[in-house]
Amino acid sequence: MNEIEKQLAVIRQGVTEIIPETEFREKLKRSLSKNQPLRIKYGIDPTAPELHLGHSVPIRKLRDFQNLGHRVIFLVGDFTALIGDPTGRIETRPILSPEEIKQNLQTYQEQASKLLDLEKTEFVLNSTWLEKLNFKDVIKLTSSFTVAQILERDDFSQRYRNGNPISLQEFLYPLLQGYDSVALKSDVEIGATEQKFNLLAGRTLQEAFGMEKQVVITVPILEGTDGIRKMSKTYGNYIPVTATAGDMFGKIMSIPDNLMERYFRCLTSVPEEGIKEILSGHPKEAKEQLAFEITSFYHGKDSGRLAQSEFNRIFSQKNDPTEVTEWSYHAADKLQQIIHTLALNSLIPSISEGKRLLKNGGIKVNGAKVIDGEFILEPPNSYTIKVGKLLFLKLVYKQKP
RNA sequence: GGGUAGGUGGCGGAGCGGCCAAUCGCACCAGACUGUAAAUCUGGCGACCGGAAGGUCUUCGGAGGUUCAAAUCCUCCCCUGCCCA
Repeated sequence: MNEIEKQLAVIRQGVTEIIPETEFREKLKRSLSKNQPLRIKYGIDPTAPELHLGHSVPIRKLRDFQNLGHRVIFLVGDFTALIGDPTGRIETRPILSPEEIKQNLQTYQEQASKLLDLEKTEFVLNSTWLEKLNFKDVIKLTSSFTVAQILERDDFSQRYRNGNPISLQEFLYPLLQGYDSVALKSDVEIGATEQKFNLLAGRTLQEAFGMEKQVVITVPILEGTDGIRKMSKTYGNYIPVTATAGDMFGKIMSIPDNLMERYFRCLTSVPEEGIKEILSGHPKEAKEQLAFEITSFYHGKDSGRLAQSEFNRIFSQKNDPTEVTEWSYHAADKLQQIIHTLALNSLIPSISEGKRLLKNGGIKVNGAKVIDGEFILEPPNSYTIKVGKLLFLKLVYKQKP
């Protein structure tokens, strides 16, 4: 197998589409013969500066490109964030200050460092060039598209059919994203399948600007922990790449069984045959394996193993975790009532919520459910408390300073 | 600009003067069960006081008004869909 085919095989793995593959092959060929790395673009909306496993799918692909010697351009869409991606109309986005942007950029770099080789990664902000466009330029961009084309985009047509509003500025989003590709002279752009239209807009505009068109690579959209909707912070079904080992492990254990295969494919390097074999075994063990693989990828094998044993300790054997956070309580009026103490420390959202929890048997003190009424903390005793499924803490008496 | 239908809790969507803190579904939380924080079943799901019974406060686009009483009626305003221009 020659080098081109070898690279192609690596890139093809796990992707949905390469549009068009022939052009991609040509680009690879040229890159190899001229010893000139391809410019691989990946863009992200900085409104929620938290990368999660859903983002990791395309980013892992970027890593493949880096390993093959290509150049990765990680674009933070600070300017386009002002418009908002049309997928889901929310209220006007707050305008980020330069400081906030700078800060966000840094957090991206930190998070991306878990997945990418930062030495080989270029971080860019699209405000750099989009801010300079004048109205004439914008009109030029719009002339490359017709309303019908834009409206054809799935989420637009759906919203239009359902009688949901579409604001005019949203029409501009794909154009701006496409112009990013012009400004960056990208050879390849990677995104999830839902981004296909936006990614293709880059091709249209590059052509309009007399450039060679980028190749579009789409990767699957990862379902979130609910197993239904795509992983997203807004749906609250996401697993951040910065999650602690324990948290990450537990969240993965909570995915529905039928999602395991997908997660193995998109989020681990376990080869195809390995996945088959694991999935043919006991589902609980398969899921533990999955959780271990992913957790270890981000936290190292030792932490992965620890997370696994803690998980079994807490949820299978129903023991307390080996380490419990300590909180102090004082002897003052209502503070001695357990619910008030918890509420005061923001460990439960409200007193009403705490009472509900208590009524449902969701509060345990020293291993026993608190059944009737308020539990009174008696100084100077210490208590091991479990609130709900996940919160363990030790309340220690402390005299008021 | 004209016509018309709407704006209700995280979302979808009932209610259309008192019994509404607001049916129901999804989501979420807890308990039971289990192979897991899966699935399933049960309960809960504005805040505050109370052990409880119960009470108080703030909510149905916004501002006023009518009424003993409004998410429900009236006035003005804001926002959105659709049709026509």
